[in-house]
Amino acid sequence: MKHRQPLPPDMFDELCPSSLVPFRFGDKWAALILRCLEGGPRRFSELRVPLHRVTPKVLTQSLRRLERDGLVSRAVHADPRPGVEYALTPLGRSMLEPMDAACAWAAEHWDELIDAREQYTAP
Amino acid sequence: MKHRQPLPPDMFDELCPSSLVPFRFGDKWAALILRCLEGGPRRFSELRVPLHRVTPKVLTQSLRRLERDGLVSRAVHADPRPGVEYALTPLGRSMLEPMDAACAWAAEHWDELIDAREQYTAP
DNA sequence: CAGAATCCGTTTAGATACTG
DNA sequence: CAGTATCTAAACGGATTCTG
Repeated sequence: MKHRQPLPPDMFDELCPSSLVPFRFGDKWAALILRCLEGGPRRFSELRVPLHRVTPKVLTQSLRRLERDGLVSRAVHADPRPGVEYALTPLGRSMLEPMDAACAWAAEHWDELIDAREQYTAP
Repeated sequence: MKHRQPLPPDMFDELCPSSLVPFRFGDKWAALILRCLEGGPRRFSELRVPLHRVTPKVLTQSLRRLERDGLVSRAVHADPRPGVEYALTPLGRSMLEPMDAACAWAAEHWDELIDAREQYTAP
């Protein structure tokens, strides 16, 4: 009872937007950044505290990518005090849900993944 | 009404397994491969049909990574006909759910993401 | 404050050709 | 059938230093 269902001739026609999945969910710091912005707009220097393990250059790169894809907005302020504020756009906020699902899965199966890696020996 | 909640001092302590998210969900072909295996075990040559846009080398690389992390099993057969069969492990199958959520999000917001990109102009 | 400049190393992808 | 070999290229991340 194998090979029950036939496969489509081209998986890309079937699930084309799935190319966005590795692209957006593959960003190494995106999940962390989005979560930092969940509670409201933050300045660059504010983000650097919880993300102090990310160098400013890399943090900027990630923010730029998120901005480019419309997930995060960037606003330069001068009024209260000069600074730049990043915030989630509605689109960015909508991504929190599938991202949470992914994080929950990762947290739940963390041990299994680590174990599998340790037991694995290259062919 | 900004900056409502204070941010943690280190986001990595809060959400450490989230580093697995970009790692596993960032694999460019993983989503497609997992879906091809959803209906049962498949041979390498069977996978090459729906994934004909992926070169055999890259397909092998992706399969190896999935195998290493315990998401896919690899079995060499000789009985009915010689061949190698790939199948989802229970762990791999458990990843379909968050992956589906991610794919659904990507499909739903595909247009917005594309639009945002086109409108974006580098700083 | 919010980054940019520079340099570097690793990881992945892709094309092409070939093999036990 | 199920890959491997080789080469190329790009993307990404990281460390360090510097600046409007």
